[in-house]
Amino acid sequence: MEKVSQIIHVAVKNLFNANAEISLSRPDAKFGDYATNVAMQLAKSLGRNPREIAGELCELLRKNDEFSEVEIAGPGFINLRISAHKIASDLDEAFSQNNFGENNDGAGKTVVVEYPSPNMAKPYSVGHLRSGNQGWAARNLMLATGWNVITDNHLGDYGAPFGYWVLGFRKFSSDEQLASGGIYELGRVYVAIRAELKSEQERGDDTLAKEAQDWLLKLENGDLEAVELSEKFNRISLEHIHEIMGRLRISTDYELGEKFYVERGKNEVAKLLESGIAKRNEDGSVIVELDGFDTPILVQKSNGAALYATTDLATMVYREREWHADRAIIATGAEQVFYFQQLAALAKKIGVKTELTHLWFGVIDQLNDDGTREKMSSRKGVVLMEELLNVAEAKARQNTKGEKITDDDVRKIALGAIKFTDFSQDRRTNILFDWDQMFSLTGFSGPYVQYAAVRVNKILRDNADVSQAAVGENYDFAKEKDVLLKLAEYPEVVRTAANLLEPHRVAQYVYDLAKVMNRYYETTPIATDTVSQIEKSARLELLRKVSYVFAHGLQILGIEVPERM
RNA sequence: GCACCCGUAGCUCAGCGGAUUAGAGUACUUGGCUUCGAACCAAGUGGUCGCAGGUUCGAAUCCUGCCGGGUGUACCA
Repeated sequence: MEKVSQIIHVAVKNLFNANAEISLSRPDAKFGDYATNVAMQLAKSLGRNPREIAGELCELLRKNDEFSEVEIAGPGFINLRISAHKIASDLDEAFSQNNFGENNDGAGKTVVVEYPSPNMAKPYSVGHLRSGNQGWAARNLMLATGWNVITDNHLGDYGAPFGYWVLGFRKFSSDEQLASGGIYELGRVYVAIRAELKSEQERGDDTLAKEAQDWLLKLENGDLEAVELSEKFNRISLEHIHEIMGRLRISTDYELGEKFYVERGKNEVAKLLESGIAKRNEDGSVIVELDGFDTPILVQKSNGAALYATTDLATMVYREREWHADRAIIATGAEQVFYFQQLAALAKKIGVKTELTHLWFGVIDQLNDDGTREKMSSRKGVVLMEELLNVAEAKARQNTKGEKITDDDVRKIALGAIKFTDFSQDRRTNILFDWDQMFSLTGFSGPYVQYAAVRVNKILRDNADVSQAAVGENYDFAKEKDVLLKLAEYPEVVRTAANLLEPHRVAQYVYDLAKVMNRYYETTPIATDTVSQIEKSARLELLRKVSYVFAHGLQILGIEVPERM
C-alpha cells in the first residue's frame, strides 16, 4: 500500500506540483482494489473541477505498470486495480526486508511506558486488567515503530493506603493471619478499615482518619515501626503482583513506585516554592495555579505529607533527567483524565520537555439486576484477577474436546480470550464485564484468530519437507487475491495503531485476516494431492506470510499462538 | 453549576467526511464434516445511526442547541 501511495504522490507532484497526503481506502471489491479521493481534496486548492483533476491523474497512472485498471468514478474518486500476481511480488519484496509491518517512525527517540501500576493495598483485581493490556500493547506498538522503549511499573506502594493498612492490621488482624492469608488478608483488613472510616466520617468524627494520616507521616519521617510495617506489607503484595503479571505474561524493566519518589517530590516542591511557581496556603498545603484550570493542582498536603501530584512531579523530572525520555505514556483509567491534564500543564509550566501522553481507558462496568450498568467497585464486589484467570483456563480446557493440548497452550487460549476482549473495542469505550463475553471463544475473539493461525501453522508443519518449485510467472494468484490484499494492509495498520495508540485496530485487522484466511481455506486446497507443484509452492509461501503476520499482530496484543487447540 | 466521555441492529461493539444495500460478533432460522483441523464456512431475519437545526458537491462522521447516561471537579490514586 505504501508503494501505491508513493506512486500517486509522485504523480500528483509531477502533474500539479502539489504535496498531497494520499489516503488509500479499500472500497467494495466491485469498484476496485484501492481507491483514493486526492482529486477531490486537490480541487479546492487548485480551484479546478475534481473530475478533471482525476482524469489527468488517471491518464498518468495508466502508464504505470503497477496498475491493471485505473478508473474515475462518482464525483472524482480514482479506483485502482492491481493484478494479484503483482501484489504477490510486491509482498515478496516487502518481506525480503526484515520485520514486515514495522517501521522506524520513532528512531532515535525514547519513550517511557507506564503500566500496570496496581494499588498494592488490595489483591490484583480486574480493575487493573486494562492498564496491563493497554500498556503492554502500547509498549509493543512503540517497539514496532522503532522507539527506544523503557517500561516502568509505577507501583501504588505509598500514600493513604499505607495508613489504612496499619490501622486495619492492628485492629482486625495478626501476624499469624497475615502469614496464612497473605495479600488476601491485607485486602480484607483494607476493606474493613475503609468501612470503619466511612462510618466514622458519617458520624462527623475524624479520629481514625487522622491516625491513618499520622502513620503516613511517620513513614515519611523514617519511623522504624512504620518502615518495618511498610516493608512487610509491600513484600507480600509485590510477590502477589509478580505472580499475576507472570500469569498475564507481562513485565516491566523498572518498578519505581511512588515511594521511590517521595523525597524527590518534596525537594521539587521546595524548589517550586523558592522560585515562586508554587505557593503555600495558610493551612500548610502547597498548590500550583495553572492557566486554564479553575482548580489548582495540590502538590503537598497540609500536614506536609506527599500525595500523588508530589510523586508524579518527581517522576516526570526523573524520567527526563535520568532516562532522557522524549515521551511518557501512562496507562490509567478515565477517572484520571482531568488530573493528567493538570499534570501535563504543570509539566509544561516547570519546563519539563518530555511529552506526556495519558493513555486512558474506559471503566469496567458490571450489570445490575435491573439491567442498568454501573462501574465495578469494591462495594459491589470486584472480580479478582486470580479468579478471572482460573475461570478462563477452565473454560479453555473444557473446550479442547479430543485434542491433547498442553497446559501452556490452555493458558495461551485463556489469555487470548481475555485480552482480545479488551481490544475488541476502542480503549476509551467503557467495557461491560460479562463472564460469557469475556471468555468468548468464537466469532470476534482471540481464540478465533488463534485457531486460524494454528491451522495455518499445522499445514506448514505437515508440509515442511515439500520441495519448493520456482513460482515466478507460472501462477497468477487469482484465488489468493483477497488474502494478498489483506496482508498488504498490515504495515499501515501498525503505523496508525501506534500513532493513535489504538491497539483495537490491530485486533480488528488480525480478525479480518483470519476471516479472509478461513474463507480461502474453505474453498481452495493448499497442499492436498490434487494440487500441482507450482500451486503448492505458491500457496505454502503465502501461508508462511500469513503465519508471520498472525504471530506478529497477536504479539502486539500480548497474545501468543498455541501449538494446538 | 462547569469540564470531559458516550448515546449506531434484541444485546455487546466497530465505522468518525466520501460512493445506489450503515458493518461485525452474539442471539434467532437454515444449509455444509468419507477431501490439508467444523473453536470453521455459506445463506437469511434484524437499524428513522438519541432529537432538532446548520456547514458541505457529499454528514452516523464536522458545528450549535436540546434530551438521556457515565466520569471528574485540591489534601484517594
